Amino acid sequence: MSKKDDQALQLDAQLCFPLYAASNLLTRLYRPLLDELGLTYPQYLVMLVLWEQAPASVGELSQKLYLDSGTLTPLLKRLEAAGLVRRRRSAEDERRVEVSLTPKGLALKKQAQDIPGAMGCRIGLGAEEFVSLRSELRGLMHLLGEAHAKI
Amino acid sequence: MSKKDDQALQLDAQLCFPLYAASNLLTRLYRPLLDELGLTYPQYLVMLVLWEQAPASVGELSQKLYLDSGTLTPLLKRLEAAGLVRRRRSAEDERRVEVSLTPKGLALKKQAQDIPGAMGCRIGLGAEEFVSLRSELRGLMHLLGEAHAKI
DNA sequence: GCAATTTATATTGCACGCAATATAATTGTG
DNA sequence: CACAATTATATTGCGTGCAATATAAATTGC
Repeated sequence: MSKKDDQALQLDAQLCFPLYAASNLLTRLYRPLLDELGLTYPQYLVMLVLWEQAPASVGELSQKLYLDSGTLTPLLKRLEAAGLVRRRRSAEDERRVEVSLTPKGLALKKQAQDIPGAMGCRIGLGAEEFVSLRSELRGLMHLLGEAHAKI
Repeated sequence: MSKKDDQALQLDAQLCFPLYAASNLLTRLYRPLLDELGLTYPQYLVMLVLWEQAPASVGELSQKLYLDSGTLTPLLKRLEAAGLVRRRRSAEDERRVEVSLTPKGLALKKQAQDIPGAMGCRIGLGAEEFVSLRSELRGLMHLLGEAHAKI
């Protein structure tokens, strides 16, 4: 096993690890703010989608958030139990489940308004780095989508 | 609620989401390769650390990987059950648990040699973008560490 | 028009991640 | 040296993520 081989397996040589660790840390940083809304981080993502476009089917949520029904179904049931969303079978296609906002779910948007700003402030990332990093991550997402399709 | 407020809550405006989604997708992409080694992705990260520096205490692993004992303890027990690592209380400080590699755990490093290259190939990210993105993510990690310390 | 296939969601099982708490060993303080 | 405070790890509980499988509705092929 040469030195070069060793280097490839070093934690610091990986791209995956800072991605994984930053994602975990960022989610942790959201928690105190989201606790006030009674949401977890993935629940917050679902609400972001619904605040933009409700109703949405489970499949639409799945496609936008890259999560499958095994994750979304129980998550949506918890949002429903919290009184934030409704779930009902589509009339046209009985396979589909349409998720819509309750008045309480819509009202929660007001409480969420300050979260992006507060998080941006807490992180302290400059506007340019913010846009640049987001852009690079979108590029990576595109490549990962292609790579995943090849399997 | 103004249009500008709405925009701040759009999924596409977030930095957190592509980070979260890319991390999930990348972990999913690792799975078929790691399955051959019988490792999950976080178990792979632990092995990366140990292949560089064994033995390591739970606390050292925790610090390097940004994971707490609630995650590491059961994970290490599974690695131990798989015969890849040993766990034993430190002689000098009985609070600490030293994690070391078994011969089987060390031998697994050979099988892992090709993983970084194979993943790089699958993703198809250019060397420059790879280094650039990794560098930006490290910068973000630094900021997130500071932000987390302030809470 | 009906059987085979495809599609949409649900269920099951397992391994995280992490907050909160518990336990035990060490260190600091008088 | 006793004893409070700190430190290292373990445990508990809950909510993901996701592969594998199940179920039921819609679509396709003949």
